[in-house]
Amino acid sequence: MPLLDAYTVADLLDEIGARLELSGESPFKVRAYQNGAEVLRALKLPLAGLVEDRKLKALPGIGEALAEKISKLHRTGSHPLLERLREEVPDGLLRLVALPGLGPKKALRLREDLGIDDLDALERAIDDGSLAKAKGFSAKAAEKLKHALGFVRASAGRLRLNDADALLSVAAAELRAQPGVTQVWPAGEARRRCETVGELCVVAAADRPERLPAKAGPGERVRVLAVKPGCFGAALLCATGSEKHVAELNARAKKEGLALSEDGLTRKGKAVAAPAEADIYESLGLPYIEPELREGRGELDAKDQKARGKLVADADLKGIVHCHSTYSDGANTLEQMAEAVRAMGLQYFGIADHSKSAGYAGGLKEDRVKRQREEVDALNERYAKEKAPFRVFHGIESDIREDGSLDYDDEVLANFDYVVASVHSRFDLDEAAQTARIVKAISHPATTILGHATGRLLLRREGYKVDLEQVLAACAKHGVAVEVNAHPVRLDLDWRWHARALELGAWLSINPDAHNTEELKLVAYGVAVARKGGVPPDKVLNALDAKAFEKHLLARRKRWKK
DNA sequence: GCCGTTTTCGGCCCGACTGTTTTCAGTCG
Repeated sequence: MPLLDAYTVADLLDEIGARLELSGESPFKVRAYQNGAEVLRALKLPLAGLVEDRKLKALPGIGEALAEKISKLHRTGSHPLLERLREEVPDGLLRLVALPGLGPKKALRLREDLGIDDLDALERAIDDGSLAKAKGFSAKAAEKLKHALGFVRASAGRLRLNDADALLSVAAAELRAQPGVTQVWPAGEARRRCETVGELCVVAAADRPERLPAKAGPGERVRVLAVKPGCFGAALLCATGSEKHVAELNARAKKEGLALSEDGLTRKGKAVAAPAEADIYESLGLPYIEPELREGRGELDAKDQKARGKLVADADLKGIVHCHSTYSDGANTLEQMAEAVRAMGLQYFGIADHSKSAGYAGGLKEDRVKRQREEVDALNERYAKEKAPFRVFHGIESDIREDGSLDYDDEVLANFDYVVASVHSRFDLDEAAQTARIVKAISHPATTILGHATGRLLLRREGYKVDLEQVLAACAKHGVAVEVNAHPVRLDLDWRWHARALELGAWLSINPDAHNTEELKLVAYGVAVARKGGVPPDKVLNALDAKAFEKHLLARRKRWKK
């Protein structure tokens, strides 16, 4: 059994926590496991060393019992407690609590009163009316659950992009270890950087492709398309899709007397020399088209290519400006976060912890805001003395209150370098009210960035109802950047709206919303979807260098004070 | 399950909304 890394152990601790909760355990014990998982994810050192040196107990929130569990999970991949819970708490119950509006208490009640322990049984109980009559439920509750069920069913079998990446990289590594394999590349929706992925596929080139397995990766979930090296480009192109993109390429090929398939590009059955994807595009009189853009949305159109220009890339980002620290619900200190951003080679870091209304997340009351400002100033003083310039900006992720106001008085707001305004409550407002609320927050002169525009949680919760056209137009009008929240659970603003946002004249800001130093690297997912949305670097707020970014913030302040 | 000069028990980030058990438990962020 291989030694499990901190992240995998953290997932197992979360699983133990979730199953304990569903066996009626104390919520505090449950939280202890969740907390332990967070601690592991924020770990600076490799887990193996801590286990060997018996240093786990030195970590905050890890005591005797958790240290034992973590050690055993790390060494053996499992633990008797986990095994027992897997027997006692059915997987279906875990899926039930994932439904919005259905927590552990109600799920347990469903199991005890109605014998419901999976989604199918729940659906039957909704349809035959027994749920509506059950104690603690109602016709309205049943209707809501029916809707939630539909959402979950539609996402069945799909994975978020980061989870797909993890499985694909394991599968690719397995294949690269096979004899005679020359090239391996993930394909499909994951390569197109779609926010969720249905089918997992890798393309492998080998001298004897017939010898490669048809499936690979954990649980053999990844389909393997094995081809001869000469066909790699064509196979990769076809397996990457989208179907529409490939069909359009094929139509173009046909006009030139060519045919495109997984076996290659052919003329009258004879192969045309085109070993790489770029060669195939060239043979069809096209420039290379980035995988992210291959959605059949006009990317083959020369006009479209000209208008699009260069796509933003990881290296274009100069700073990271929406992160959390231990001041609110982050796992790392302000200084650790700043240092981690500096270590990424960036020029500036913006802290934007939760504002005071977000009690659940330890939102900052005014006195903590002041203290944080002092710490930011002290850090900047220190950084100013160093050779490589680095800046920390003091921001806040202000809740947008139900009436559209921000979460502090103007005089407090005026002391921040910038404000990310986000909705964290009352998701259920109707579209007109939600839109008006958000537009009002955008129009506040303190607002710099609109956080996660729809509040969606991929595969878990739909976004709130909002008229994005109006919201984006308001952002353009007031000079507020629209966040592309890079967290793989969000990827919000949806890439399908990026071009429209730019058209209306809004800027975008690619933010990881990191709650620990590890999550900083998730910013790459935001870059990926921004590329998919056709975003160029010169429309990305945090692609400005530190000076230009500061100038932008100062100009907004000046305008406010007038 | 963790933590602690208020330490071996009794707390544990908290405030708001929701629906309906009609006075508050459950859920959410």
